[in-house]
Amino acid sequence: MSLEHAILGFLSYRPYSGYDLKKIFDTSVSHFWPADQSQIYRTLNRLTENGWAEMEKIEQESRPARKEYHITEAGQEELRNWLVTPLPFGDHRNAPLIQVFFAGQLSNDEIVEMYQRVADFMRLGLQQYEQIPQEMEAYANYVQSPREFFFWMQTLEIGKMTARTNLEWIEGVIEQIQNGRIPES
Amino acid sequence: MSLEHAILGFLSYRPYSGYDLKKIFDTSVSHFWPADQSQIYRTLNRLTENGWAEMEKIEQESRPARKEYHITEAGQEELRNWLVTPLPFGDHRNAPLIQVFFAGQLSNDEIVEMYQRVADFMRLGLQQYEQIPQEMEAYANYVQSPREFFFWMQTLEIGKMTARTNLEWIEGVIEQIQNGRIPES
DNA sequence: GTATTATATATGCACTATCCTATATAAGGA
DNA sequence: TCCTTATATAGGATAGTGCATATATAATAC
Repeated sequence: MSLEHAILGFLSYRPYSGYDLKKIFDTSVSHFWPADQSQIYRTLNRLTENGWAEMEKIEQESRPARKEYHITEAGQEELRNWLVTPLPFGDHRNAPLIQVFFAGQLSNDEIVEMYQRVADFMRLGLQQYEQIPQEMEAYANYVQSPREFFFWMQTLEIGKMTARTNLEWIEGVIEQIQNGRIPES
Repeated sequence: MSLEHAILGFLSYRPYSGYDLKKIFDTSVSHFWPADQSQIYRTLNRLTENGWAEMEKIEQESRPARKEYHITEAGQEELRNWLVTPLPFGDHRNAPLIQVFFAGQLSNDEIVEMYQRVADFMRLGLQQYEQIPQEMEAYANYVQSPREFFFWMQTLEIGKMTARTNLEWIEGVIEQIQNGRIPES
C-alpha cells in the first residue's frame, strides 16, 4: 500500500502526529496522492500494529494530547525496500479515457465543447502548478535538504509535463474535428 | 462510478453477457481500466437495479444459460450525461511519484539503477502499445464504425504520448545525476 | 481414462478509500 | 453570549477492488 509508505517517508524525516501529517499531505503530495484524515489515522494504527512505527503520547495544557508516531528500525527497512522497488508509471485507472473511448457517440460539436472545457481546466491546472513551488519551498525550509527539495520539484516537473502532453493531445483532437478529419460514422 | 459507465458504453453497441464483457474489456480498455470478472457481474446487477439495463436469460444446449444485458432508455440517457461531463485528466493517485518524492533518501547509484529498470520497463510498454492496434482492429471489424475506431485509437495515442513523456522525464533525471547536477545532501 | 480448456455465473472475504459525524478544549471575534 | 477556528483523534456506513473459490457442462487433448 502506498499511503503506508508515504507516511513512513514523512516519519523518516521526524516524528509527526496524524494531525500534522494531514497538513503536510495537503501542502506537499496531495496533487498526486490526496489523503483523507480518517485514513491517515487508521493507517497510523496499522503502521503501529506492523511494528513500523511507535506511538508516543504527549500531553499538552489547553489542548488534546498529541500522539506522535516515531518510525522504527523495521519501518526504515520497509521504507527503503519499497523505495527501491520499481513501480510502473502510467499504470493506473484513467476515467477520462473511458469517455474518449466512447466519444464517437457524441456529435462533433458536443466533443469540441466538452474538450474545450477540459482544456481550459487543464490550462488552469498548469497555472496552479506554478504556485505549488512556493508552498513546497516553505516546507523545504522547514525540513532543510536541497537534495530532498530537488526530488520534490521533480514530482511537480513530471506533473507539468504530463499536463502539457494531455493538453497537446486535446488540442490535436479539437483541431482534427475542426478540419473534418474525423469519420462521421 | 466509471466501470458502470464503461459497461453502459459497451451495452450501447449491443447486448452482452458478463462473460462477453470480461473478454471485451481485456482486449480493448484494460490498459486504462482493467476490470475484474466478479466486479463486472456485480456491476451488471447494479445496472439492473438502477433500471439502466435489463437482463434476458438465454438458454443454450450443452452450455450454461447466458444472461444478456440490454441497455434501457434510462441507461442511454445516463451514459450520454456522463459522457458530456468533463472529467479532469491527470487527477489520479500516482504511487511512483511517492517514490520520487522520497528518492532523496537513496544513493545516486540506487536511484540510477532503479530508474534504468523503470525506463526499460517503459520502453517495453511502448513497444507493446504498437501491438494493441491489431487487437483493436479485430474488434473494430466486429463492431464496424470508423468513427468509433478513431476514438479507440485516440486512447492509444494518449497512452503512448504519456509513456514517452514519462520516459523523457526519467532519462532527464538519470542524466542530471550522472552529470552531478543533483545536490548530495 | 484423465486433465485441461472454454463457456458461464456467483459468492465470500479482506482490504482500501471516502464521507460524514462525534468528541473535546481553548482562543478569538461579532 | 454565541459562533467560528484551530488543535487533536476516532468510528460508522458505504463503495470499490482483488483474489480465491464454487458450480456446471461439453469438447478436446494427452
